[in-house]
Amino acid sequence: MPLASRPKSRGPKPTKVDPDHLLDAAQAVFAEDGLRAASLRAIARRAGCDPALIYYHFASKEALFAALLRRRFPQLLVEMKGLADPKDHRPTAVRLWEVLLTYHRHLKDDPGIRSMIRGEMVRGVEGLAELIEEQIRPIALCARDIFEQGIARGELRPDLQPLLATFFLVRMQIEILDLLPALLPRLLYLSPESTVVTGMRAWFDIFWRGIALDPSAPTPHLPNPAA
Amino acid sequence: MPLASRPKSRGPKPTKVDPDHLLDAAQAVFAEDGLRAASLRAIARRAGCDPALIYYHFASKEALFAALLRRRFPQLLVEMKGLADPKDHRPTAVRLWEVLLTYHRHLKDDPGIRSMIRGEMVRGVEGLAELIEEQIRPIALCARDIFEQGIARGELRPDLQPLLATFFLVRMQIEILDLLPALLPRLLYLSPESTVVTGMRAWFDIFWRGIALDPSAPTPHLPNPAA
DNA sequence: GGCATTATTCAACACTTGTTGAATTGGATG
DNA sequence: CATCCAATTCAACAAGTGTTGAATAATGCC
Repeated sequence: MPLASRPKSRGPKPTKVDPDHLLDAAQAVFAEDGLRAASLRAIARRAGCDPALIYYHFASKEALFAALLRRRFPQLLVEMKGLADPKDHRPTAVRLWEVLLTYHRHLKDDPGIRSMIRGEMVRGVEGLAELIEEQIRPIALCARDIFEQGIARGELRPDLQPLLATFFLVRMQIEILDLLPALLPRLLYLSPESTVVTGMRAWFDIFWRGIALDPSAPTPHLPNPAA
Repeated sequence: MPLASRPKSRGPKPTKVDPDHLLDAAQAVFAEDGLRAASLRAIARRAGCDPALIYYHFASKEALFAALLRRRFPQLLVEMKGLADPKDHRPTAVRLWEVLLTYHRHLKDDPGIRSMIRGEMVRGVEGLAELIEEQIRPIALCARDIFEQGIARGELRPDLQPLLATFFLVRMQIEILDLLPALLPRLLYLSPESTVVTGMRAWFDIFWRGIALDPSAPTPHLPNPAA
């Protein structure tokens, strides 16, 4: 049985291209071109199938995008819920650093989803912005909880606005993943990957000092992101 | 002489649509759709002329985009050079806040240019990324100079990396302009405009404390952005 | 073997895109 | 008035778009 050879028969090869494979291809193409400029034909080409097959699995281009979101974010939410557990009594600095590591782990291979989300939020495509917000809100609220607990525990400045602090922390993490590797290697002499790690540590160093109740206290040891 | 009526004559109405008017329209359309998805027909419709006219003034769609960049950034650079003057002996906090105000003043009405720049940098369109970098680099280096002077004057932490600090400061300002108004009004109860001002102050408060040599010293008075 | 089902492709539709060449018009100049 | 030029439009091109309906082949079930 030739299972992987795909003998270029014009007929069907049932159950060979599953929706997940299509989502992988879609993600890669969306990454390069953005939602609107990405073409279904390019996605199909990448998946090695006919464009029409996409319509067998998904109702439309936007439904494909929505499925992409729904595949990624629930995982992230589960981990964030774990981090926000009030029974977690590790230092707040460690917990917030874990937030960055979690974002890094889940999104580092997803430039597509990152820039698409931002793009669609900014230009407010009808329907999509709501879907995105619905996926992101619970995750953001977990991070906010960590800030609130940090204030209650006397580790963070009481005048902090937890929601804004959340925005600053995670938004910068995404900019570090997206933009820093495109900008810095030409100015400094760093590989794109070490750019990300350097940027993350420099960022957290400044941010933590900015929000800590006692900025002169030493920050605990923060592990590098896993490769 | 009917000068403004545009009698719908199919012929020409010479010297009525100047390139600057075209750039205005292009900017608005690029803002909504991004460089790749924006159509010349949409730009022409907005400018009230025929698509072909665009090719009379500009060589191509990308040349139009490039002209857009070249129209905006030189102004910004002039002001940034003024701010980076080493003879400026105001407190570093004031000077860095002025950087944010300058960005705000120049870019607040330009969502198009902001998101386009980011998008094209991230996905590295050939040629365009170079042009963008060429425009942005001198501006970024001005801001970096302010950080270096602040370190030399003993106002900033000596272990600061000026280039990274520049990235954090101005990149977040752009995210505050772009994303915060789309996100926060639904969570907090703020108008989009007050969202920006609130975000800027909260951001600078955290950032300054993070980079100052003496984080407990009070920050000087920082004026609101002009409306 | 026949049959329904499932996964797949083909071919086409109507539409939009960036771009170009020829035509047209208004004004200035002679 | 004729001529020239700059500004503008028209009409068309080839290519690409999302989407759909019909056709096709492999599989599992009776």
